Amino acid sequence: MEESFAMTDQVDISPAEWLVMNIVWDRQPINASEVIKALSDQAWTSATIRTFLHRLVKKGALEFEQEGNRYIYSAAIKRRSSVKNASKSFLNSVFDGQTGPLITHFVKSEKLSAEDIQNLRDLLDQKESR
Amino acid sequence: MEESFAMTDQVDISPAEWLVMNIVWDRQPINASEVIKALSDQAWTSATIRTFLHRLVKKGALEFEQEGNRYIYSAAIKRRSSVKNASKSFLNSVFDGQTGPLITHFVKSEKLSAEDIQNLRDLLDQKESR
DNA sequence: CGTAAATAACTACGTTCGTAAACATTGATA
DNA sequence: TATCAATGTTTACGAACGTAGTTATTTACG
Repeated sequence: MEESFAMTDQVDISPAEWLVMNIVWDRQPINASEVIKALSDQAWTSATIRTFLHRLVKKGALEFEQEGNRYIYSAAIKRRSSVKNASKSFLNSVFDGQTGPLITHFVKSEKLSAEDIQNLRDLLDQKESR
Repeated sequence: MEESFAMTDQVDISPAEWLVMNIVWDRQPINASEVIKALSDQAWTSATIRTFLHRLVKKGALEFEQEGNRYIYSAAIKRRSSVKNASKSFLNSVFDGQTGPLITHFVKSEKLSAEDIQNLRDLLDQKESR
């Protein structure tokens, strides 16, 4: 019989593609020109962004519905699992798998709002109490 | 007159190369066969690892001294700044620059020792008190 | 000293990435 | 309906990557 292997969607998303995916996850369903507008701060031509959309569909990260002459895109993979995958890879290569140092690094070097800090404290409490 | 631009060393290190760099930063000075041994858990042939060493020298991430017929490698760039660079890129692409969510993700999804947790609490305290 | 073993240098090769231009198709507008 | 503008499709192209084989050089050992 067949073994069903979904495991993780395991679509590799490149750094540039991440920016596109994040737009789509945030505002799906969304068409190409909206994505392009949302990414206007990046120094990309519209052609470049269309290439990314195309590749992401091909990779299975995005899907679309056709409406007239344009595509309406949505994510075909879960943000959660994609973030998890990318994070794991990053953790393993840059921090040699050590979460402690990683978190320390970000806490030290990046700005955190008072709210962020409180959230973190709460999280740590929960973490500990189980 | 000349403007001196050190800024960041800004050497791009690939995921695979990170594993090599971490070995070197941890035990420099170190020669190729030691690096190879240290990476024996990776499914790489020695030739592959030598290629990485070679490329890293070319990129300016490593330097070496010759000793007989072999090279003794050391890092030519600072671990701190390299980690900072890679982390910034990761933060920007995957977490859209938001440190809070990033930290939350890692705290939630990865194992932390009681010690890690205490360290973090202390860090947060310091962070807050300024 | 000759030969094997180690080591470094050079070459290779398919894939992914960033970056886009060119081309084709379709819908809108005059 | 003819043409322009928008949108998607195809093609391009060099650099980087993962992965490693081949060749040249050097040292060590018998």
